[in-house]
Amino acid sequence: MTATTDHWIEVAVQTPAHSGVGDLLSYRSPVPLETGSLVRVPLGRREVLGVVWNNGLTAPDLPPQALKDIAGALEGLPPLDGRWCQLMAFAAQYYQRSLGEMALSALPPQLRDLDNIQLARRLKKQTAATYSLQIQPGPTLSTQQTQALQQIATHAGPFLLFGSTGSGKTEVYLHAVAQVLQADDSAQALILVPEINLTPQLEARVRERFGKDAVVSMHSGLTPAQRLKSWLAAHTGTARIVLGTRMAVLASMPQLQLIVVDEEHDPSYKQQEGARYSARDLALYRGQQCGARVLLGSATPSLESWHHSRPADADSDPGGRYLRLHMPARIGAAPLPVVRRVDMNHQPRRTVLSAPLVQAIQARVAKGEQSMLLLNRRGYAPVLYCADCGWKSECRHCSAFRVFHKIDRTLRCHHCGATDRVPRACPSCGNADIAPLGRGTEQLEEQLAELLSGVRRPDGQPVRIARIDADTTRLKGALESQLAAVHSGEVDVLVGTQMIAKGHDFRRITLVAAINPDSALFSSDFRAPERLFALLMQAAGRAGRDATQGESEMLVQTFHPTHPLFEALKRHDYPAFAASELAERATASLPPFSHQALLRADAREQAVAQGFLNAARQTLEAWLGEEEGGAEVLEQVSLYPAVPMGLQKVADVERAQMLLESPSRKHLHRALSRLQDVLHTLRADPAHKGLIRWLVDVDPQAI
DNA sequence: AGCACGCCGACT
DNA sequence: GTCGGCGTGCTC
Repeated sequence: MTATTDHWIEVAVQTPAHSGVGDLLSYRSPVPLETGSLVRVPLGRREVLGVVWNNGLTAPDLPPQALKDIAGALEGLPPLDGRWCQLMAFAAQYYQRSLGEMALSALPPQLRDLDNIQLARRLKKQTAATYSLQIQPGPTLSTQQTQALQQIATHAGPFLLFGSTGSGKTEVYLHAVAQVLQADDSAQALILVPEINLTPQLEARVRERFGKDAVVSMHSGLTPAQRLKSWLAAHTGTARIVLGTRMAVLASMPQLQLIVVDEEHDPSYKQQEGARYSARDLALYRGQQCGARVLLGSATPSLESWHHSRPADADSDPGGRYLRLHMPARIGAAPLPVVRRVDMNHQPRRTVLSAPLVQAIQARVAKGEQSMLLLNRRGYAPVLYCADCGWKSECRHCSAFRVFHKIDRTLRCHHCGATDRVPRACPSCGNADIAPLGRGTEQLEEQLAELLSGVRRPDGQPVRIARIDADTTRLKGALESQLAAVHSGEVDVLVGTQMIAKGHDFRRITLVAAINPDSALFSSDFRAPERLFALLMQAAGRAGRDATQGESEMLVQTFHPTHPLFEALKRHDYPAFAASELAERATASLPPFSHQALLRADAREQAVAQGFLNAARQTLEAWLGEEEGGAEVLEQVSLYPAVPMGLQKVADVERAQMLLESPSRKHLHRALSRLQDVLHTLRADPAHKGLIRWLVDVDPQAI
């Protein structure tokens, strides 16, 4: 053994949190390697990519013969910097995942299977490429935009840019980026968007403003080769701007000085599998950690961000940590549409499209204007029902109904995908008269066609109706082509799920209608009203961006026309809505006045899943009760009993969850990290045989 | 999570 | 006689 020339290194590799394998594995290397270097190491029978985490100043507590040699280092690649490693360490700890899992998920997958020769070729191409920044002047700014930018230039932030649709938030982002990039010719900026395919307009605008070579995009729609290319450009600093979805917040950007989070309230910033991180929250951490400014923007901010940006008041509230920048005025756009509530109590029973709505649509069609109808249910009807015996179209594998799709006469489960032909008669009693219950976008489209069959466009043609939802956009490029049809005016009435409310500017739409928004008012999910308000405000903002006559209108069909949410919507008054929601959250000690985490368990049987969770809770209580400082944690953290999940069974897997809640993030995290040990101990107990997996969701979006 | 090894049913 | 089902166990 030539111990004098060998070096111990510790390496983060992709090991799942509950695999029992430690976070960092020790290896031997013939050369010293810096933290942040990438290496290939043998793991079991395979060879995996890993990140060197520290160059083993202390010898590992394993017998030397147990250590393997690294397979090789990725040469020519500058090591990931300390700040990036710190970000990964924070995220792994915060979201309760292994370091290796966090770090490896942040790296482009193709890096795993490149040899040094291929990598050298890529790097050479990288440095040869010209990423020239050429900033084009933007339009003249309004007073409120100029003021916002002055604040951004003179304060440290973070900032919440609260501006209604059409107030020019994007222009503020672009100017803020330009300021930062001009002041320092190596500075980098990161722009996060909820979903890139919904914001092609923004991407085009960024490339046009800064030169297409200075900008790279990062999202899951890229090919592996494109992703690697973007990542290398960001990592080596040649890309000055990274535009991407939530994954981009994990990119290596050594000169990062500004992070923009557009539509910061959007739920898609929260990853829903693997390491369940919030890109918005990590952006805030990252900004603070590397001294980058963070600019959150929204017309309907998350209640968390709204609360954290509250101004100081006379009652000795020092205010929130963020600086709120308000841009109330719409620039060069018509006023927001008039909101009209249609009281469905005064409509005939089972009405889908109320008389006022039909009249409003007819009037638009006659004038050659467009209408957009929102219904958050795809398919024809959410359930098929036998009035004789009470049979419903339940899914065999999930605790959900299968949805009736009339187009191909199928019953489809939207959770596990199980699909069958619609039975001719009730499978239970043979009754031939089985009927759809409730309505989805397919049915809406059908009924609309009937109701508007006599209506003509100004050119004498019959009405054209289009439906856009997950079913009509399954094929690649389908969404784009359907949107193009709307933009070109081929479509008179657009029917769709919430996907049509996001991101697109439909300049000729002057009528927006919410068909059946009431379920969110009384949902068990305390965030449902917040999401509904954001969706409706966003939809309202889609209408008549170019309308000059000020005729645009939003109709809300509801059985609760005096509900405060709709009152606030009518006034386009987000602050009032937020104030009343926050007051309720404060009373109920819900976020942002408390912090939550969920522990979920999956098993073949519900009792096993719940048994495991309850055992975890009891063991955690027992352990904390005995250790120093544990009593305080128990006092601060509420541990709730295990309950079945809202969707109890999916694809024959029973799911249960347990809520942990605390006003103190510190104590919640202490409980969570102790819980990790509890889970590993319990897993081995034969009492919990049949457990498939568990997962921890910190700051869950829904409970 | 991979990827092995390991012990029991229908196929060239 | 083999190919292959997924149950259990290990990875510095």
